[in-house]
Amino acid sequence: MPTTDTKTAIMDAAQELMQRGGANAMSYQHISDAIGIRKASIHHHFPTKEHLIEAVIQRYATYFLGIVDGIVESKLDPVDKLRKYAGLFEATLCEGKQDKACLCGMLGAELATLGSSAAAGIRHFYRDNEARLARILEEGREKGAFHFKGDTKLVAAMIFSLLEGGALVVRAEGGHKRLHTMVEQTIKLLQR
Amino acid sequence: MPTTDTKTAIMDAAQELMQRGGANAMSYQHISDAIGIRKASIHHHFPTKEHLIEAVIQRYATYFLGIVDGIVESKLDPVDKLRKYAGLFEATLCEGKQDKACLCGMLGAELATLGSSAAAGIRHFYRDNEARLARILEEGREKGAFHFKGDTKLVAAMIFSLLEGGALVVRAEGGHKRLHTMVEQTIKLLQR
DNA sequence: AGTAACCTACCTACTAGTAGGATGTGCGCC
DNA sequence: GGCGCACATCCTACTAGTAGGTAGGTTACT
Repeated sequence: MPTTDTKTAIMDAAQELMQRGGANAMSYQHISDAIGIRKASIHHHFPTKEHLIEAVIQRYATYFLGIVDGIVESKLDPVDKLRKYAGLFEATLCEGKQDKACLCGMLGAELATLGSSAAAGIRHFYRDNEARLARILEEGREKGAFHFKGDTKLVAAMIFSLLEGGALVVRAEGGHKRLHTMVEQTIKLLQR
Repeated sequence: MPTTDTKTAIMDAAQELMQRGGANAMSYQHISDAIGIRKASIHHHFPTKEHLIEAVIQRYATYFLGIVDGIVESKLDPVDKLRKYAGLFEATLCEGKQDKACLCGMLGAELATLGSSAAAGIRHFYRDNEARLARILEEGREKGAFHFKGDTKLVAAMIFSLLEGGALVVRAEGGHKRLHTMVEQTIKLLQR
């Protein structure tokens, strides 16, 4: 299936570029150079840049949330579920040539310059992730693994922001190891 | 002093554009349109875009950290210091036509596409903010306002990432009010 | 006279996107 | 089986618009 392969290659290159420098730093020419296909051919698969961005967000969200659901529904200890969830963000930073952040964190910064349906996709991604995190925290509280005051959903939103922000911030200094220590510190706050 | 005024107006417009859509969404033409000056005249004050970005980062960092130092050295209760510090991020979201995030949070996403000295300025900003936060937390711990396990510096890094990430994430949904509730929730975790 | 500020007019490079042609590849039809 | 049609893929070659940046002139203040 050479059709799908090219389309996938385009999306892979686009995603890589966006995770490293944002949507505005990704151009059809860059993709063209990266995978050895003519610029016009990319337009054949994705008529406009907005279509391409939308498709990449969609694919990313589906893939990411699929893994997250696997973690949520696993038999792991809630604390380890949280560790594994945070590990997804840490792993992204190590991937490939390094310094890739979460796609939707990157695009969150450029939200105002994005099309409305791309923005909607990102909003959805945020909501879905916070909901999953809330489930992990809820379960952890019930089982006595977490002890904290306040609303589970708020703590979920807090941790999500911390991970998205952390993935961006630690690229300046410390990298994935630093993000990891921040996650462990956060878990300490939730346990006592 | 008409000289300084124009220079300031350019920096103001540039900062506004960057806080809303990032450095790549800011162009000399946009600034030109915004403040009614010719594109070439901007080059008279800031020869290259990199110079402009650097200058804006520098000014922002100095201004922001000045306020932060005022908070750190004030006679406020440590918990209120933290509230006031977080309030700076919340206030940015409300400013002007709304949905402006912290400049250095925005540029953190585009770090890879920035010049080396702009990147150094951002790194510095992160470090300085975390250091100030750590002082607030340390003081709070000594005075018995905060009770948490683990390293103060790590918690500082955690809160900073939370605020930078939160400022980006809540623009998609909830806005400054949502960030505020997240901050209050975080304080709860530190007090128990 | 010198200089800072600002202008018009221009340059090159790159952006997203289009037109239209070449090459295939599968499918019904005789 | 061979023929031709339709469609997908990918190409070369182009467009208009915008990016950052420059050359060189005008104005005005010191």
